[in-house]
Amino acid sequence: MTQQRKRATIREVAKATGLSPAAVSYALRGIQTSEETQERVRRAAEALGYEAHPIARALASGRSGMVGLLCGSLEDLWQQSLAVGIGRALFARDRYAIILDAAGDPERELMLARQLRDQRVDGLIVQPLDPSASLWAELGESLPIVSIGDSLHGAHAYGEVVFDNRAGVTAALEHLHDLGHRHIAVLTPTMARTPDRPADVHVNAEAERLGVKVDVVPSPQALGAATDVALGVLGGTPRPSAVFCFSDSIGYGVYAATRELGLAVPEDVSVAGFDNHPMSALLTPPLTSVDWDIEGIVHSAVRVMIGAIDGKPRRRRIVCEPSLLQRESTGPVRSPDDS
Amino acid sequence: MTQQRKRATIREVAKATGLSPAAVSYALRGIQTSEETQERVRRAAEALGYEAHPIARALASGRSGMVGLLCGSLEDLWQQSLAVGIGRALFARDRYAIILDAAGDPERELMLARQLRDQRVDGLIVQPLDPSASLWAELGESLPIVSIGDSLHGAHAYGEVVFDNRAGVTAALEHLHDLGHRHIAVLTPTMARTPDRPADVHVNAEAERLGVKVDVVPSPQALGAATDVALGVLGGTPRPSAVFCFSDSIGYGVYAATRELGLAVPEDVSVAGFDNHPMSALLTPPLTSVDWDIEGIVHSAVRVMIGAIDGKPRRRRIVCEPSLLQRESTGPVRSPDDS
DNA sequence: CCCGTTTAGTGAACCGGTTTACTGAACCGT
DNA sequence: ACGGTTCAGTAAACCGGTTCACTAAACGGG
Repeated sequence: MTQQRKRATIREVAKATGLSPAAVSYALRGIQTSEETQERVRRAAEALGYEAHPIARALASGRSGMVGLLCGSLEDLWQQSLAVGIGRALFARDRYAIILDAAGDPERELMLARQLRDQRVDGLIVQPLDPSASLWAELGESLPIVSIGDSLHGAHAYGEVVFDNRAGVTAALEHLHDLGHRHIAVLTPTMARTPDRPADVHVNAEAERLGVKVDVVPSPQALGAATDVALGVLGGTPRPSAVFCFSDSIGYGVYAATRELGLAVPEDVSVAGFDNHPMSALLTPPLTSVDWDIEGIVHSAVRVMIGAIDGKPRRRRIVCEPSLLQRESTGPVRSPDDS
Repeated sequence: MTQQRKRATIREVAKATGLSPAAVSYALRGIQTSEETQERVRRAAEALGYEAHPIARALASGRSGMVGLLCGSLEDLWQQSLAVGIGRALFARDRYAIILDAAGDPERELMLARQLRDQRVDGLIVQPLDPSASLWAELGESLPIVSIGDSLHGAHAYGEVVFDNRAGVTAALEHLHDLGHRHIAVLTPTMARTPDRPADVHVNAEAERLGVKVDVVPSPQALGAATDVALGVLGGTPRPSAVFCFSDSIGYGVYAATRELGLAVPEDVSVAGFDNHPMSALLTPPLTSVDWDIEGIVHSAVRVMIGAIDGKPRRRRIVCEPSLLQRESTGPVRSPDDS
């Protein structure tokens, strides 16, 4: 073990100031003590290089200062951005994020969630793969949960930041429909394939309304794997004239597939994404995508979480509205196509 | 405050088994007790739903189980991947990563490092922006530090995973030289611009050896900002026939710039990257890049860190060798160009 | 059979803050 | 002058494990 240089404790500060440890504890938190004493204590603490031991504090106060962040699949670049953003935002508020990755596996997700509870995190922010799991209700009894993306079933989650997926789907499909596309492949992440997945439902409903044929195909988020799926979709006949991807990461895979197949975007096939990762604006051609204001999501999720930890009683539900960024990866259909 | 359902403590398990708390503590860790007792204790713990309180354990044992991970700039996609990978690897070994982002600012880096120490993390993994800061020596006295990328000055870091940058630079520049390029722009990250930055030194040395003219230009890692820098570099005259980027993220910015300027890659300008982010293989054209085996780096860094925490005495230095992945973003110069 | 060593387990101190219950003094209106 | 309230601060219990110093019993060699 590396030798840890011993650091000052609260009792030493107490001795130095002639106060009791309790008084020092109060003074440093600016309560229950006179201004004068607080100043004196602060000075002494400074002189001794005293910093409160967060672990001792956590044990005594029952708060760990840590928030678990459970991501569905960190292969996805957008989720990476989100995770990093949340970590940063929490740190700015004197909290720490423990970032875990369920890697697209719902079982793993539940396992990790349990582990986080056993770690006594103060709260849990989760992008649920399986929003219907009964575990959420159980966990919700012992710690505040904020979900991002999907609503957790049962009314137990403290807060949620949900996306108006229907609006996003509508915007994207209408856009493609307006361009004349009538046969569209929809690539949705493999994770969380519960039968009545809202996203899938929206896609089918919207397709029906618009009178377009959609092929819904599950795809992993990992870049290489998405490419393989896209190759299958674009290699078959009849070939869809457009692909709508439920994550930009998958869209990148589609780009790679089009190149491999010698197809031009958007001339031969239009591609639309979802999430608008910073990368997407830089691609050739820039990817049309449904944008979600990641900063806002991060901010909302963290604010709600901290409110929950601090015991604000009310449940919060925040709905994000999308905006479609039309870029150059979508264009009018060229040849009158099948169906 | 959400009501925390009270959980069983070690004393309750002790009461249930008729042993002392100490015996239970030992038994659950499989030491100092008979097989039989261990089994009995395990059973009782299970029945009571007992899980050791990690915070109490941390306070008593002096280990927090958390490792600080301080990244130079999480704008960089490769560093994101690295951070995520390390987080995952640590978790697999029952440790938690606190991921922080210095956002390219050396001052901020030192501030965060200090905060991590005050948080009593068990160790610190850092991709130093400013390897020469004297703070590292100071921190090194109270906790093990593993650096990734650059070697920390002073012999205090416990371990380091360094890249053979010279070899990487050589591979890239030789490749470009072989293709006939004699005027190459080199975009290096703005962060960590210490005067004698090894990377810059290598670039200049190698350029001299090969007889090529290099323009070394600092660039931010953020995708948009890198694009702006690239626009400046490629918009000027004489225009370099190739760009070598010290990070793939910057390379993506260069791609965007070439599109904006109507330049073809690699016909008008060759582009080479550094780090080989998964994305790079999917771009059009796929980006030639210097690859570093991220899995290996993650594994090494975590192994060394855990060794250090567990008190293995020896210092470890691991050197990563690069391999150049030639893809389609680099090609022969077209017109005989300047200098 | 005796003495020295393991083995299994105990009790109490300890890690370093926080919090509760309480006290003495000052302050208040009447 | 008096009971009631607020203010500043205290002593001790507490959070829930770990570890140190120690002991009784079992074991083993000569």
